[in-house]
Amino acid sequence: MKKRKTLVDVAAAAGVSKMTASRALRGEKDVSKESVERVLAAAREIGYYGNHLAASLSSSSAELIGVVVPALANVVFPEVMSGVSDALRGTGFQPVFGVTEYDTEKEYEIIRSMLSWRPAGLIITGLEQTEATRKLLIGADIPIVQTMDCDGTPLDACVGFSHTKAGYDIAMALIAAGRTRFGYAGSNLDKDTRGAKRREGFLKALQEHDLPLIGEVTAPGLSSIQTGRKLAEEMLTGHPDLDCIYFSNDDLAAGGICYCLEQGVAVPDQVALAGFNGLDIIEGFPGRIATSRTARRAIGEAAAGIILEAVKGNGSTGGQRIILEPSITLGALEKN
Amino acid sequence: MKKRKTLVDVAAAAGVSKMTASRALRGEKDVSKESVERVLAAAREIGYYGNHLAASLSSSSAELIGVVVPALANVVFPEVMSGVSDALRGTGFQPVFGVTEYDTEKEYEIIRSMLSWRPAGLIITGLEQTEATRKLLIGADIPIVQTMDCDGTPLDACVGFSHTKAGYDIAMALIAAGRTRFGYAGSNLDKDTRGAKRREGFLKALQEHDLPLIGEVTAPGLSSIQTGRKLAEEMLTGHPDLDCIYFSNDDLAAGGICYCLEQGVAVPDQVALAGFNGLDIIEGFPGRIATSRTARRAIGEAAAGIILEAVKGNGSTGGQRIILEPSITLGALEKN
DNA sequence: TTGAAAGCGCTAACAC
DNA sequence: GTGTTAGCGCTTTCAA
Repeated sequence: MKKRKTLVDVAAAAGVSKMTASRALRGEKDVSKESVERVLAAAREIGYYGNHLAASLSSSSAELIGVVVPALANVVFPEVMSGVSDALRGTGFQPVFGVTEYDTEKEYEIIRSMLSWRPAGLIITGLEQTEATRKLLIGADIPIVQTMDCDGTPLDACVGFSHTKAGYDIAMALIAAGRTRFGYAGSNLDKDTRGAKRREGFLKALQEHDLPLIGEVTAPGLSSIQTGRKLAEEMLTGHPDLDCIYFSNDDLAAGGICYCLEQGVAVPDQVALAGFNGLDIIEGFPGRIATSRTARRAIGEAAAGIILEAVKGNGSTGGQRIILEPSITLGALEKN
Repeated sequence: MKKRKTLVDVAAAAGVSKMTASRALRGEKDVSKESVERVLAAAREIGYYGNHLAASLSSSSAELIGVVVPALANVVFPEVMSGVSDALRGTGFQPVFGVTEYDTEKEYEIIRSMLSWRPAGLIITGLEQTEATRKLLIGADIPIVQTMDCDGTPLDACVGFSHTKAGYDIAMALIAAGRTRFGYAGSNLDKDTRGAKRREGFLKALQEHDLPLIGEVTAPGLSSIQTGRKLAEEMLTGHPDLDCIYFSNDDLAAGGICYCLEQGVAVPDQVALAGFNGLDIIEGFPGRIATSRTARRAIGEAAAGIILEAVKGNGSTGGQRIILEPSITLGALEKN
């Protein structure tokens, strides 16, 4: 098994020319049934599996779709990736994933690296990229879909929703449910621009109701249960009079629940907790939190759909914008 | 921005030959400082970013490492992927991920497709592949690391642990903690061979202690909180006299906790719950479960490390076997 | 230190 | 229907 089998080997084994083998393997018409059979049999026989590098180079387009997400630690992004995978299944296109860790420099490098594989399209997270990255993307001249966020001007197509509105909406819902003494707990806000937008929207709603933000605690680094627990502790120690804490996402909120359960803080009777994303694992836990359930899987599917459409069509997404708003649930705060 | 920039464009802009540009860009020695500077400047100027397809085809080896996992829905696999990503950072190698959905046919197709990109190495999950897949892998003649599992004979290198032993060990720990009336709840057992192995090990320990398995409930399809809840309900309705339920993983166990909390079943006083994986999100919840905490991130890192070592060395992994055993925690059952 | 020629394995565009 | 001729954009090899 030294040398890799090539098309020439298949052709030789099938007794046809390289070209006929190529056509047969790709299922082109205008190849005699007999040739097709012989080629396919020969390929199977010698264990041939093609070389995408050569094929893509030759046809100057790879059947790859690049998908760039900020993190894998947050369940949301693997779910977006799943959505993309599902939508791509059976199309011949393969997703290639990259992780930026919320670092714009790394994002630039990853996108650059992906482009050098000549993908048919790119799905990236969020609307905020550095100027250099934008240039790269525009110059690539392939369909690009920005996901998750719709607060701003997309480079090309986009699928997502307004985080500002999401923050605003849940604040309104919490206020409508009778909460008035709010605290905000967030992490990674310098890098997580979408989390920052939700905070903005949240504060705007409070302002409109002349409600003060009583406490605010933040932590650097990625969100996690541990961080959420610490933030909850800090918040409730400093401001025991709160009746609602808004966490920048459900991971943090989950930590908040843990803390409250441990300390015997009644949720939501004494203090309501609100998060963002609608993680499966949190629904159904005691002292259910309020949250905005995002349609991340559907977002991934829609993004892949746009790219496929563009690739099969005239190569343009037409600057489509698909809004998939999160749905708010108030958890145990729900009046029924 | 019509035509993509090529090496020739860079060379022209820098006033050198294609070859000198190529060498400068790749940081080869024996290129004059002056040439290097001019080429780099030219490349930046015209926004050049290379073509991996051509480079890899030409050098007949791509700086890609394929990573095949069964699912993204289970947090464990994204964590393995993270580990791989981390280990690969800055090495010039890029991970390419594929998802099989626990389907061996799909696994074959994905591996085939990956191989056709001529990756430098492959990281795949588990030791069970179809004969066709094994042939493909062996014929590929690149370093291959099988992860997560070590119960059996690896094709090449492997990183993981024995699931049989993991099931056995936690059973022993639960027995030592005084539990005697066991039930088993699993899902996806026909496809999740590792889950099936844990069950085996678990039953073996019971047998050794002459303890019967009092109840067993199973469900098809991927594990989820919902499924776990249903299984718990089914189990406790049918066998209210159990004092311990072993779930095939923590996702299911989490559903079990939800059910018990809702129904007022005391965990672990009335019935202890045990799972597998050691998910962050579960630790710290009330009625903490027992679990085997797997080192999946480290597994990903180690797997990538083996590949890198092989690629930089003589191309062989030397059939390394790295065992990273899970650590058992009994949660609230812990005697302190 | 640099350059010219010859591919890598495939497919597009033409012949036949 | 099938084969031939050129490349795709790089890197390897060898010569200068």
